[in-house]
Amino acid sequence: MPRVGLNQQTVVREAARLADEVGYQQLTLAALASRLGVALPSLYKHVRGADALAQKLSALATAELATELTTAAAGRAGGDGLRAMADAYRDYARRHPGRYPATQQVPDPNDPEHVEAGERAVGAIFAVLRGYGLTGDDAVDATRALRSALHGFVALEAEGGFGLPRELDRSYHQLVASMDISFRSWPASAG
Amino acid sequence: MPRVGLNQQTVVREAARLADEVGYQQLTLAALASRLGVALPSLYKHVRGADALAQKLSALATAELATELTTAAAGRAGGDGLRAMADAYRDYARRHPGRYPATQQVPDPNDPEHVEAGERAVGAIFAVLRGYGLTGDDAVDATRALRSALHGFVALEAEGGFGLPRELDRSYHQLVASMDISFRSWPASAG
DNA sequence: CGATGCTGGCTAATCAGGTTAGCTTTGCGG
DNA sequence: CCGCAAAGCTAACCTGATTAGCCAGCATCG
Repeated sequence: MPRVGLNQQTVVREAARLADEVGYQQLTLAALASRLGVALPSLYKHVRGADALAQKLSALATAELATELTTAAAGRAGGDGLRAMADAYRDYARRHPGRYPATQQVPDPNDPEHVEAGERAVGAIFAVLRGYGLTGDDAVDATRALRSALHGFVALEAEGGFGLPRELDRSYHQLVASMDISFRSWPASAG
Repeated sequence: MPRVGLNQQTVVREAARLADEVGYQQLTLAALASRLGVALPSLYKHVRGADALAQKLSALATAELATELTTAAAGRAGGDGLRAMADAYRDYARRHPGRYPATQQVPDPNDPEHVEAGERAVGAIFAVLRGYGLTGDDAVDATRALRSALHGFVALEAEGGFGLPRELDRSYHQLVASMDISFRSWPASAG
């Protein structure tokens, strides 16, 4: 019996592919093992278990998303940057329906790459908002608002929570446009 | 052995309580059965299985949320109505951390009460937006935007996705205030 | 070239949770 | 008081996760 020759990266990458095909909830060690051509317990030579796999998958997906957000925003200012980033965000979620939910897991403090990926993602958003002149508490609030809006839309869309699938593009663009207006006049209330 | 005397309502209600205590993901037929003082298979006399229980729980939670949203918005117009509804939304999610995720499940077309609850919840949002003069496509887009923002924030907050828990109230109020501004000037872009 | 040892992969066994089948018995309606 | 619908039970099985302990491929070193 020749060895399959797995390592942690192989396993996590295949998990990402499998998750995109069958869904994040249906990603199972059993399915992953059979996909890789090994018995289930063999996976434990490469990942500590199901929780650890989910964490590594989260690190992978978060890093990918961070890179795409950064790339999209690069060289674009203000509303252009915001729209480009928002489109990249939704695009990623739709191209990778199994990986996207993993990006919402809080980074594991014990995994430097995971932490770094999370910081890079938030940093990309922060950078766009700096283009609106937002800093300090305002930038924190605005970042949270933007993350909420983008994640909320994408999550509801993925669940089919919006009734008819038609016109979702228009609704999304309106949402992003309304965030653009908000950021121009932030803070929104005298607080 | 006297009978415990369960029925579907008892079971679903206890499931809701249990979910709030241990978390939606940790809600398990095994835990529910032991909590109710019966053997696990006995639950099948009242619910078809785990999926059906989740669906009934979703109907219950959605109905509760719809009622609270409607009550909060009653008698308040414009920004007042929006703020009251947004506060009620986040309040519900925080008071019922196990039920809230259930509200995101798409209503089961075969369960009229579930469908009605979903319509009532969306209707409450729609009504508030009518106070801004939004109708037709604009109201659809704005409803989606508001749902996205509220759900996104609440979901990220529940996950601990926002780093430090401090100042979340301020960030939420800013988010709602920015939505208020957006709705006043909807549509946000010339499209 | 052959011994050695690391380690990837395996089988077996256990545990938790869900589901089905089929039996028992409560307790209400007549 | 009797009959029977249904509430609850036990037993059995399935999937998935996990742990323990064995075996063999293969790279390295003498």
